[in-house]
Amino acid sequence: MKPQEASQCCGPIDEFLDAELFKALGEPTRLKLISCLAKCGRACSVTELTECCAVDFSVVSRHLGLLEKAGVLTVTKQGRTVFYEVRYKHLTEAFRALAKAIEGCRPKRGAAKA
Amino acid sequence: MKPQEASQCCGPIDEFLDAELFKALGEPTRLKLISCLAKCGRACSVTELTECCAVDFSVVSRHLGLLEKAGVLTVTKQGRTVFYEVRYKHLTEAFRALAKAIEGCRPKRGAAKA
DNA sequence: AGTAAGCTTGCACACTGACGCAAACATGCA
DNA sequence: TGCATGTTTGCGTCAGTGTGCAAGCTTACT
Repeated sequence: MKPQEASQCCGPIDEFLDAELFKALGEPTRLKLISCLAKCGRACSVTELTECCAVDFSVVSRHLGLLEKAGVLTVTKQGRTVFYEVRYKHLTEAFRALAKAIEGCRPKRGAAKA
Repeated sequence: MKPQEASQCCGPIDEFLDAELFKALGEPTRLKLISCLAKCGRACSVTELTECCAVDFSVVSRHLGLLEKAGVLTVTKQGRTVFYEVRYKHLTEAFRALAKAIEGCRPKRGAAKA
């Protein structure tokens, strides 16, 4: 199959190649925030999370908002405090599905040429 | 655990949160190239891949180089033609490992509070 | 009402990166 | 050697985005 043809047919992999998700993950400060949250294993406030990276408050707030929009975190408000938490299940399933889709594209040895 | 403490300890998840990889994947044109390559299931030349996306071939060349550097593709040269192919195994394992690491951070119900 | 804590938003700035064009480079063929 | 094919690289442009500061907003407390 030619790439031009392949690009027009929608394979199972397209569903999991989410540009927004990867873009959200492709920034060091955001990765640090995710790492912190994951290692904490609980919901954390913006103020708490600001202490773990060397940028301004407002920047952390924006990053967290973006990560929530990308489906990486969930947000809950409690009084004037905003808590963010990793969407463990969602992310785990998303990466497993992606791995499976990639694996499925891999040509098997000895397979008939389509 | 506080985020500030968590940020300083190196958990199993840090190993798999590769900013370079995610950054490479976080661009629509590059995702399209990967999708094409994966669905083709074989190595493709730069010229072939240029036909599947609406940008100049010099741009495609740069994208492919970047994806190779990020560990997404492998490159082989045959005469004056350059072939790129998806690193199926490598990517599959990377995403599975990431999924497992995230899952491992998830607090279990009824677990003792550390 | 007044004040403080927690967070978001507007603004300006610097930097990155995607892009197209043209030139250069490498290889194959006549 | 001369030319065509396939790819990379240099350069200028332009949009996007990460950042800090300051102001504004919401909630809690006195």
